[in-house]
Amino acid sequence: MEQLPNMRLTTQRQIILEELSKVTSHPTANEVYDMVRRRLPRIGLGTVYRNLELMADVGVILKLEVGGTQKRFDATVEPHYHVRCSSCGKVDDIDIAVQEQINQVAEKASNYKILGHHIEFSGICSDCMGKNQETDIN
Amino acid sequence: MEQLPNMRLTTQRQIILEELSKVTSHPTANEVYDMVRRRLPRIGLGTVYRNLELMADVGVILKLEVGGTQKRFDATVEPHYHVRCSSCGKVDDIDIAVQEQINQVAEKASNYKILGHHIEFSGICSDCMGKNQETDIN
DNA sequence: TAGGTATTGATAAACGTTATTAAACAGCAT
DNA sequence: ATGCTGTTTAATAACGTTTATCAATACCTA
Repeated sequence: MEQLPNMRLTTQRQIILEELSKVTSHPTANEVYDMVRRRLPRIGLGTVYRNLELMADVGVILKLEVGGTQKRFDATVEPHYHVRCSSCGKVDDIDIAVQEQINQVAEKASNYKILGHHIEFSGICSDCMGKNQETDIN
Repeated sequence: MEQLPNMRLTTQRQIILEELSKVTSHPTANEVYDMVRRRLPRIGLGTVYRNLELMADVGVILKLEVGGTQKRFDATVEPHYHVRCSSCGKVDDIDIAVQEQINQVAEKASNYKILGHHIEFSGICSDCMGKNQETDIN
């Protein structure tokens, strides 16, 4: 899983990281693929998956396993929380203080060795708010 | 998505709900399928998926979209938090107070209409703690 | 009992992700 | 430069989970 030695900084890896860093959204592997493909039309989807996974393992990027079916990736590795729009599925950062102390609370309340936590809010983004004013929401 | 009228309480639905209610784990659809199949050997996997989805829509059960590849289901619908073992993937409840006030904090810090939140802790369960004492952890 | 709707089981299809593989490539020592 | 060695790639196949399709069946109402 972790191999720092002999890990090359290839053009593909560089551009994947660059493109991911450009956006504040939290793109899926497929979305990253689309972004990267504009600059490297011959890149394979497998390469994108492989390297996103690799970078997440090494800790250069963050792999989010949030609601919805796809994994999402984030160039910001500092701990922070997320909101997911229940309507369109988009994920944004939420800039509120990280509750580090609840890890200890959770550890006391369980017999797990707690390593960390993540908070995912669910809501309706302003875009969908406008569109689906009176429409069904889910 | 939501159809309360003309929704029949079939044997299949009854047993799916019964079996899910029996366990405190948070089984995947496949695990529910296995449990139910012991009592209804001819039930189809599709039926299990369809009805778990349906019950979650109606609100009888909870669909958890936690880390890992599969969705998990929970007969306890009252809001509560979860821990996921990073080693074996199992999900348990964490019995700590639900932080309802952070929804408002989050709403102020974003332009989402916040509907709710979920906290997922990650850690190592006692089982894996024993086994992989000095082993790699992921 | 007959007619209409809801539901089922079986199967196929869709979707996201991971594994496989031959070819291309980078670095290094001759 | 040339060849050696290991890494990475693109393409493709395989995989696991979930959803859709559909004919057959079960249930409800009259």
